[in-house]
Amino acid sequence: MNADALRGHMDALLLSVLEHEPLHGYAIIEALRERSGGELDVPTGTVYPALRRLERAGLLAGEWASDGGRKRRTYRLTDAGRKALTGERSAWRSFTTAIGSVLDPLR
Amino acid sequence: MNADALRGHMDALLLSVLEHEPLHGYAIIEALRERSGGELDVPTGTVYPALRRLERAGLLAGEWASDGGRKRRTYRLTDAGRKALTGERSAWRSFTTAIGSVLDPLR
DNA sequence: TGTCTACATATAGACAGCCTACATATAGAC
DNA sequence: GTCTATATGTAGGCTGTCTATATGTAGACA
Repeated sequence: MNADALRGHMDALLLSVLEHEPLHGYAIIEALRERSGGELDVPTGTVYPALRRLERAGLLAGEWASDGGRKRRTYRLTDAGRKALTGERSAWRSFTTAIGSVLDPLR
Repeated sequence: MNADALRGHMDALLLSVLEHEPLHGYAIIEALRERSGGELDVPTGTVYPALRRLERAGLLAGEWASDGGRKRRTYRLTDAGRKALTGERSAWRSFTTAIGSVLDPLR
């Protein structure tokens, strides 16, 4: 998976994976890997800053929790985040349609 | 169309639009707009540098031509470019499958 | 004649976000 | 006591897209 290809789609991925359950960063990375059949292996240096960015933007709400001695920051979708996810999904469809129409004009 | 979303897919678009006929930069922009139903409107400041980059990489071959007093630089796919296009198409499929599996897990 | 639009190419510099590499720490297995 | 998995985070680099600007021809139109 080329790194540049992910640009601008990270937000959609993060929002989507948090749609049905709150998760912490590490678990998000695993969820992305599992859901994509191992295709998406996003480095921590990408995910943690992105989560903070989405939190600052009001799309996610983060909260510290403890599992034994381990500290986790668990994120859940806000209402704005849920709305944004809808937009991201529709943008994804437009995007794939547009690029696809150029790459595979016969279909 | 968000600008960042295009990142890493520009090469595929340019190679693809040149697959069946050589074109010059301006015509490429129009072809992208037409093929995508107006969705893709790529600025000149993106296309011209990208074409040079692909030329330097050996995927395109450019040649100056004249139509009356107008000068055009017409690009055609090289053999390496044709090979790269195949790779870009397959990468595009992996990419959409991976992202799609996260965004629309039900399908 | 002058102006406007479409055609055509190009570059400089800004910007954003993803990456690598590194730092830190706990838990549990062995 | 060492190793691996779990867990978060930052600094700095990279690179490709964008905006803005520059330059010039051709043709329409007044």
